[in-house]
Amino acid sequence: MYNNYKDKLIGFYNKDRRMPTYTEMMSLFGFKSKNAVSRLVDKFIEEGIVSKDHLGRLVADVSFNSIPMLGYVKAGFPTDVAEELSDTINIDDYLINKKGDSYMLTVDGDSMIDAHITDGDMVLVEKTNTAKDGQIVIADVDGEFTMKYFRKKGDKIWLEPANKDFKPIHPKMYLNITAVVKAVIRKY
Amino acid sequence: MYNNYKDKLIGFYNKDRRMPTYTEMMSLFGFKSKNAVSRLVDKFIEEGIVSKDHLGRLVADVSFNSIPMLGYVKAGFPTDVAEELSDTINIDDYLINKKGDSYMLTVDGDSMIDAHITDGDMVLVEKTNTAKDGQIVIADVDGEFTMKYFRKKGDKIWLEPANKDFKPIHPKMYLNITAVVKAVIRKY
DNA sequence: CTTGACTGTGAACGCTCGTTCACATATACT
DNA sequence: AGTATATGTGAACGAGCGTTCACAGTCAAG
Repeated sequence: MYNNYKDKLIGFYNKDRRMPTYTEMMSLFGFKSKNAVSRLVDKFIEEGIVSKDHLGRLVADVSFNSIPMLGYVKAGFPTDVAEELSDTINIDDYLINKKGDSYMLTVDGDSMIDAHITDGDMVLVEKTNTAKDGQIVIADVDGEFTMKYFRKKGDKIWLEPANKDFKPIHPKMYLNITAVVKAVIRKY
Repeated sequence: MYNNYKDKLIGFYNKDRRMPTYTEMMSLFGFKSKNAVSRLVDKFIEEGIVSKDHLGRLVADVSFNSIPMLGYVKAGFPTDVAEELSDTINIDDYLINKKGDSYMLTVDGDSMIDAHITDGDMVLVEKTNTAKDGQIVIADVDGEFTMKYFRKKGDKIWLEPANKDFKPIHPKMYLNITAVVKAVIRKY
């Protein structure tokens, strides 16, 4: 019914990264009165598409930043996506826990190929000095940075590649963990 | 110098997903006058941290939604990240081209394992009816949905798994492309 | 046709916005 | 000490905000 208006609203939001004012919505929707906008906004609020904060300003619903989650590949695409939506997610929110400590790195080399991280992939890492046995980490071993599995048995720590052509790395001097890998992102 | 203020500003933005008003910034920064805020905002604008739109409203710089890109793993972490930043990216913008036609699917099975897409990975797909030879697609073959390499030689089209345990799929009745895989996302 | 529910117009209102004064205080330089 | 610069306070201002009137046109139900 009002999907046309909603699309225009989302379009504005994606372009300007903020909600429009009522005056802006007048021209956006083609109204000549702010009251028409006001009534439309009330409908949006009822439907949960938008809400208002304590200042009366419009706040975009999470769906403005999200993309639909459709379940498993085998299930395929529902004929009417809108009716089948199991969920929507915001990729940023989904991946990033600690905003200030998150960084992206490009993977160089195939030493983690058996973990299905290939040359050129992007990894999202979170800065930290500690890791658990089995986590994939970025570490500084004797002055060289590398990405490997972190291994810890008792008080012995070392790094292990996920590629049988490479050998485990036992630190000669030191092994400092710089970050742990939280996600892998590959773009085609 | 003003990084403390900047952090608070970014904190507010991440929480409320909008820029604060000058009055809100007064309590946010601990000022008792809007003029102090006004002068601070002018500095922010000079530094390019924020800008103003045609209504005088504050607009967040792209960096508010972005996370730092640090180059290659081997380069490791610069001691002072702020000075070494080659770039920042917004994961959403980086991955998503057509907002309305993008969906997330969870991968089921290991038929694309040799393309380093494993069971449980998430794939970001874009709806389309056409694909080029070699692209990874979601397709409906004779009534069953699957994710495979799309192959096309001349006017012959079929699907190929990236797993030697599986055989190519030649359609008996039809092969309809539903979407192409644009990115793979794996979260640890 | 009459009635009532919608939907849009146009104008008015109070409120908060961002801006801009004059003035006070602190810090640094001569 | 004296002066300039930076930084904060407090008050005032016009402008645009979101809200809310009264009123006109449209459409479906009775």
